[in-house]
Amino acid sequence: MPKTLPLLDDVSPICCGPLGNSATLEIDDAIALAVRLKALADPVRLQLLAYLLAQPNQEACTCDLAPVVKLSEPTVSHHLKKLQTSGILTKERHGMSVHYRVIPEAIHAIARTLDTGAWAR
Amino acid sequence: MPKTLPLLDDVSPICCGPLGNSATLEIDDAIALAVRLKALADPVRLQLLAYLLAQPNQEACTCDLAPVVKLSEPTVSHHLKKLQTSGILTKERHGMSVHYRVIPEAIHAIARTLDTGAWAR
DNA sequence: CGAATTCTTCGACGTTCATCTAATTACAAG
DNA sequence: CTTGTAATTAGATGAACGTCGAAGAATTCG
Repeated sequence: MPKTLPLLDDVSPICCGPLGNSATLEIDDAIALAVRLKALADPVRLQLLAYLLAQPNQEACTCDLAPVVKLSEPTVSHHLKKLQTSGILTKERHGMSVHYRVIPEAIHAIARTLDTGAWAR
Repeated sequence: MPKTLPLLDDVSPICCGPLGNSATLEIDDAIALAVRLKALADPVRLQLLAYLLAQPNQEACTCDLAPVVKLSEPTVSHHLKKLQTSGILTKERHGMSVHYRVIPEAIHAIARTLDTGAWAR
């Protein structure tokens, strides 16, 4: 019976919690990091992030993003939601449209965790 | 019709290829990075890596790793294979047992790609 | 209010994935 | 060559994922 990944709300903020000093990674910390990596580990989501990062304010709305990845709006909405609930994007309504914006620190935090091997201590 | 992820052999080495200068991430580069992130985006594999990183030579054999994550040996073998074919681990036979070892540069390369936003340019 | 636009939710479908047990291969030592 | 140990492969099963079209909010404007 596979242990299912929790929603981000059930997990520590931004990245990877306190991280004990045991030789092996605690299962909960592993899950917390895996949830964030999983949010990034999709070609469509990476392309969406790439497009957003290339924008002046690193933001755009759904209707602009759908053509970029050549997928239906519901599908793009689904991906954006995943990125948002993983803490990688923010979501803001402006009139009729919704603006998603990159949180660079979130990506940096994940990168740093990997790079320093902090998740393994 | 979902575009399926290719095996690592079909994709650029270590990380993310030439990366053009377009504003949007090319689909192939996105896939290449996604394949590697996906290999990391699993709690069990993160735990396995954590254990390996904590070992003197950052290596261990399958039979030692199975108890660490409390899963069957075939399952662990499956995860190790995924990490190996993604270029994150090396595999070496020594008599009856097989030693897996971490390639730290592989992890660093992924982290750096994320951190610098290089995959988005 | 009613119509138009943007976005999300819902329900369905096929694919991918993690896991197990059982069978198979690879190697070492009697 | 046979036995024993380590590791993988094969096949099956259930969960999670990506995708779509259709239907349902939310907001603006006439």
